[in-house]
Amino acid sequence: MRVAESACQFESKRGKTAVPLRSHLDVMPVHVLLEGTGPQIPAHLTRIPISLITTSTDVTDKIVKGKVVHKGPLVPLNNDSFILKMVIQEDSMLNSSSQNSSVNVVLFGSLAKNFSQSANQGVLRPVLPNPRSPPANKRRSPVSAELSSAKAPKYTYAKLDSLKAGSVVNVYGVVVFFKQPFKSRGTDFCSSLKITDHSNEKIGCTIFCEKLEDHPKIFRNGDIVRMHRVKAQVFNKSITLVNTFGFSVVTFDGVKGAPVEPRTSSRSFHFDPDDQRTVEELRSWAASQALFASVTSTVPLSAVQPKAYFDLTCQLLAKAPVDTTCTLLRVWDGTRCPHTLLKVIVEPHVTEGQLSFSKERENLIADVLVYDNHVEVARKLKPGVFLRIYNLRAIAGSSTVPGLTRSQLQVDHLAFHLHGGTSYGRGIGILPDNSPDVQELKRVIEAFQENDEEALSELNDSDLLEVWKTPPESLDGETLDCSTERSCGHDMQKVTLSEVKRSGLGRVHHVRAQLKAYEPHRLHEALKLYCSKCKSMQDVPDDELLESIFSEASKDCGPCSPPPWVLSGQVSLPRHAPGPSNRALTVYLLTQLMFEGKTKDVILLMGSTLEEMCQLMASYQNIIPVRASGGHLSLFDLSAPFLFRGRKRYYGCKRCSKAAVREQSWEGVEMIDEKIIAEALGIQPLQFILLMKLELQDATDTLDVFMWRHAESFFGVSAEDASANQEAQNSICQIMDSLCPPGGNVGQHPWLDLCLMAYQAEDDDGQTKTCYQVCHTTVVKPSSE
DNA sequence: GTTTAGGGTTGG
Repeated sequence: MRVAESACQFESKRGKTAVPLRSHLDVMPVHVLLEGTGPQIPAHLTRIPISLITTSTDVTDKIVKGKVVHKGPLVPLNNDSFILKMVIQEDSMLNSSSQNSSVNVVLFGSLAKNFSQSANQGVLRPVLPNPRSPPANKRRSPVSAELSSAKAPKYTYAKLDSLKAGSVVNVYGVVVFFKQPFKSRGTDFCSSLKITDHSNEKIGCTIFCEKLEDHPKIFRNGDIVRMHRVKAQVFNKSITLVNTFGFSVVTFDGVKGAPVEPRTSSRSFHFDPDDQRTVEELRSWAASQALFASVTSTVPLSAVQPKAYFDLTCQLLAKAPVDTTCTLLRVWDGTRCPHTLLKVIVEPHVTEGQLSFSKERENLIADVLVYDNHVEVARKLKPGVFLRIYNLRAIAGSSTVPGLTRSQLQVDHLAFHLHGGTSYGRGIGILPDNSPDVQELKRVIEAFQENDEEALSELNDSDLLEVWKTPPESLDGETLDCSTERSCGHDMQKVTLSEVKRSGLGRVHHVRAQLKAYEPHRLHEALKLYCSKCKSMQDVPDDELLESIFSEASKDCGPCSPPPWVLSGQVSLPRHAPGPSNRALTVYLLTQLMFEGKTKDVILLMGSTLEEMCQLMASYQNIIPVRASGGHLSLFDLSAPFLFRGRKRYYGCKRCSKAAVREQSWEGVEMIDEKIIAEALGIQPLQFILLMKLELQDATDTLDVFMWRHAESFFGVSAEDASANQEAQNSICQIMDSLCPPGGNVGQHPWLDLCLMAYQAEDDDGQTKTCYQVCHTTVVKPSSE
């Protein structure tokens, strides 16, 4: 049957609604008529009994009238439209013959949507004409005044021990296990839960929904769920429930005596006194049962036991990505953990939320590392949000954690890990502000915050005393020209170096100091190669070492059978090149690139000296040094650069690379650069960095700080450029000379405004000590003074 | 009217 340009009327809770509709269109508005006004059915329509409708009936300008005995779910279609099926049954008084008294009706688009929202099963009075032909019948449709007074039908709920495979049912249950929704491999998030009821049957449920808000809002075991339209299936010889079309779920707190407040994202849902009673009965029953002798339980930080798994209800204060598989969540619950807490060091500029806290507050903050699948969930969290972290693990003892330092060791500190996966319900759940647990948490936190402020004001008094003792030139006063400026945007007071040394757990400090000394003085010693994967650092090999590697390798350039995807050839060195005249070197060209006219983009070069290699750089964009090893083409040992590109040399990490000459498709590659080549060769590239130790001085003390991560922005020069470019090198040297003039009096050195970050690191003896790094600071160029 | 997952910890 086609539903087309027509009108549909029905009674709703708000009154009578007339929905003009047009087939396949969603543009018609809904008109809500006041109670008591009659349905306005166009005069040309004629009512016919449903029993007379056949597939060959001409239903032009005909209407039917009846009660909605089935209202299907609103089903979204791909094109943002909807479809809804209903069954209309004719009033029995008009249809004494019992045959064919009902008809299936399919609604489309906004009509389906409006119908779904406004109409209840049993109270609907639709009219179904066909508008295709012009009005023919002038007879007024016999709209009856007596509307159906049938009540909305009650939902029936299946007991969990009576589920039949294949049936679609509604159920109530007490949650005995649950996982927070997690991303499935398909299109949806998946919730996994297990419920039980008076029958004591425990039934696993799997809920797939694309939207998180449509998932059951379960916060703890004992919560009560009511699910509509779940399908019983057999899996592993047990009945399980899976959501099916029209699924909806409402969750209630399982605490006996608590208000029965439904948690749901459904815009409207059925709830009557019977539901109220069911929830209360389940609560009472559950309270008398040992339903979940749970492995984990909600524990405040003050009661955390090392090695234990537990659920933590807390507030998120700040977060920071540590690496791609790990994110740091800084949380608190207002209680103090009796164990020393491990502090993870991250850079301030990647931190979201408050960067530093008073010492008192810092003692209450737990650093939680969340891994793998939880990283994506953590990404969406905003500082301030209340969380429950499920199946968190507290681990005591020395732990190596990812972070700024290469191996940061904090002995006997308690670390919190949310390991990857969802086993045992592992996950992060957001608690709504109105949940009783959050209300309770807020009370504890607010009490602390008052104390915190008192403590802070005391601290400020002592700071003031310190100020009096400090010589004026090292304080805020902006009376001095500074050669550096901060770009961090932290809003904090400057402190003296002696205060920095005393401030223990503080993370970021602003200081004004002079550069007393620094090392190394020779720039090439400050240049290092750093592996972002294994965090190792090494010196850049000097030319002497490279020359010997090349000369050693040139002895291995005997006969070699190249792979089929290269063409071997000879290349002559430029005439002015030193060394044996007319010396020709073996090169290998990549046939695929030759076909694309990019012959000179990449070549493999065999048997050259370092100097010859450099000569050839004028003619080729990328040269990969190779040698013959056992008659096969192979790469150099990674002590040497794997690639020469312009004046730059690129190195790979010996530990993290699986280097080999192998075929690679260059199709679609716009620009062949060091990254693409490293990837093609299975090389983990090393990054050039600058590393210096600076000795700072102010009126109160001296302090050694490192310049590393932020060295490039400090100097305005990239370390990679500094590795190859004389101009970049000069720039760095000139800056250091101006900040710390050779031979001068330290008192006359320029003052520097610096942002320092403190972190824990292990020294050579395995001792943990506090180190400092210059961050978010740049040199003020002379031109801008 | 499709798919996803189908509880059960070791590990940064």
